[in-house]
Amino acid sequence: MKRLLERIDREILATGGKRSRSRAVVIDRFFRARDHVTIEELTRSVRESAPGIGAVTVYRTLKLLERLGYAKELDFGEGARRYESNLSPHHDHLVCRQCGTVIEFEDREIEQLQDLVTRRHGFHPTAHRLEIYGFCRKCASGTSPERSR
Amino acid sequence: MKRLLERIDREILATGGKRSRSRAVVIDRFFRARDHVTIEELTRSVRESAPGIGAVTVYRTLKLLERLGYAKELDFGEGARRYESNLSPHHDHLVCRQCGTVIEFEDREIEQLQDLVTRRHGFHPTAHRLEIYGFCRKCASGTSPERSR
DNA sequence: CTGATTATGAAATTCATTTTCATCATATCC
DNA sequence: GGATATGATGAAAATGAATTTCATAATCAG
Ligand SMILES: [Zn+2]
Ligand SMILES: [Zn+2]
Ligand SMILES: [Zn+2]
Ligand SMILES: [Zn+2]
Repeated sequence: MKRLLERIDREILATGGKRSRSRAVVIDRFFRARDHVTIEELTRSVRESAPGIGAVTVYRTLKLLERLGYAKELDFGEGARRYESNLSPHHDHLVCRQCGTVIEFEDREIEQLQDLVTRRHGFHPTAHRLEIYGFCRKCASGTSPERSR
Repeated sequence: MKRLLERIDREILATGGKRSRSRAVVIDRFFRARDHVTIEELTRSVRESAPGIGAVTVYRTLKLLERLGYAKELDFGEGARRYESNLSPHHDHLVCRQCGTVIEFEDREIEQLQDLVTRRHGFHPTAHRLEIYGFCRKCASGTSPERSR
């Protein structure tokens, strides 16, 4: 973790940026946070340790992390974006419309079929998004319709 | 086409709505438009035959069509939504980041594997979105980097 | 027709995100 | 260590798509 932050700082310096205390807090909190956080959630978390930090800095820092390849932008159609760390391997998402739970999955076969599709159309893929919306086991069973966010 | 509009009007009446000239124009233009239109594009088209119609009515009419199951909302991450007719069978999209071209595809195998994934997690799917972003054949070849929208 | 209710357009509002700008912090050079 | 240049910050303003409000117009049932 410390090592990661140092590495990121080095990359920022290498690209003409400067270190900053605020940014360090945001980055630290981001990697410790549960995945798929909104800016608003992350800002709340950041302010627990550094109340002065503004949401704008959180926005900017996540854009920066995305540019460097450490964060990924998500959009589950909720109106606000979410971000997740890009350190773990690629995966797609099951999103529960009742309780908001997000289940990650990875399916080699689906990915391969996607490659086939693009090849068939002479299309050069750079990214894709696959999200399945519905109801998680708990919410579908109707026994405990939770609402976590 | 005429038949379709009449059918929609009947459904609107059945659910306590009223017919309206403006809405008829919007619906007609929507089904004649190329697929994956933005509200802005559709509004421009609508105004060719009825200059007085406001964008708000286009927004409202598409929400209505979506509620009735005749339209589908899309989001290719451009900031503005797009809509497509829901009369054709389900398909997913290849989206060119250079020229904006959208290629539709349908892959039974991928759909089946998605079902498998959800079943494996006890998840009850109601919808999904699969979009592959990249460069279409033309743009990837570098010979004619077009920009259509 | 009459009255009741829905639809409309313009303007106002909302809300996430981005931009602006004056100020602060950090790196670099002496 | 200090001076200087430049990046980073936060508050406020701006942006832009989408929604809501509200007075007015259109449509429907009786
Ligand atoms: Zn759930
Ligand atoms: Zn994830
Ligand atoms: Zn293209
Ligand atoms: Zn389509």
